[in-house]
Amino acid sequence: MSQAKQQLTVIRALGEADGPLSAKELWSRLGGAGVGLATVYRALRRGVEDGTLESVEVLGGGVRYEPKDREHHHHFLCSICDHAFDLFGCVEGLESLVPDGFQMTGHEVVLRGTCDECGNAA
Amino acid sequence: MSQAKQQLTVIRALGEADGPLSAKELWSRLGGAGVGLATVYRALRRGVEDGTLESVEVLGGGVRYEPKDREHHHHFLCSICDHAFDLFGCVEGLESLVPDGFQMTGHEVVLRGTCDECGNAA
DNA sequence: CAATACCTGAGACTCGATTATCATTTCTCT
DNA sequence: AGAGAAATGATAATCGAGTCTCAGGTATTG
Repeated sequence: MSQAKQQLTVIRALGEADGPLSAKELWSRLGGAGVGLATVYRALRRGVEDGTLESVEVLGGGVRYEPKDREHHHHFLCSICDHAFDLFGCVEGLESLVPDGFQMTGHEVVLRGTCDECGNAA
Repeated sequence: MSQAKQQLTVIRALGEADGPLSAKELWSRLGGAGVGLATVYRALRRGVEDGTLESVEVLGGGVRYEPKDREHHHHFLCSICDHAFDLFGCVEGLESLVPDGFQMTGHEVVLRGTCDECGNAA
């Protein structure tokens, strides 16, 4: 019973999202009113501390959070709605970019452009 | 003659760097004293405005700047010294990651790890 | 129901990054 | 050299993200 009501609400909303969300995005999805911003931050912090959540930085949009159990993936950042979407799959040839003497431990790929919705609305 | 002395100093230092620099990094490279932080920010802002500089975000390190005339490239972020290095070359298969209906206009790739110097110092 | 421990929301507060202000200094032009 | 415009450095002001505080609210146990 270490999880409380509002905290679960926050975690659940994050799990249902189609991409990582920032604290503010998450907060507004929860209605703004009803759940305090402080609680959102608290839930996120605890989630990261206990390993269920992970904070990711998607270029151009600050820190966002997503459940840590997702498989390796990358993100697509819509330049119009500024929302980050999860992508599936990865790319080849990263090793060849690493300079001599450098050790690569991880990588990030971010695609930019317009999402389905924004592209059609234009 | 629209460029002034200190502004050129800033732009030049950026051009000689082996990767994008943040305002603070740039400032400390210039000796801290001698050039005011405000001047660094001013030079960067003007550079971006007139198109000679470009601001880029490399995960985990806030905004950095680099000359806009560089060819397409990506970055390597050392997790120890937190410095960003330019990489050469690119990767294949990005298009296959784009979901139906999405339009990709650009992409970013950031590799993480330890640079030559930090790796050896360990 | 009472005691206790944890949760909450609202707003004050902190901290770092960037910008604005202002008195000087440096150019530019004549 | 002299006037006016632009540039500069130090520092104050601003802004946003995230944290802390505190006065309730809730759940749990006995």
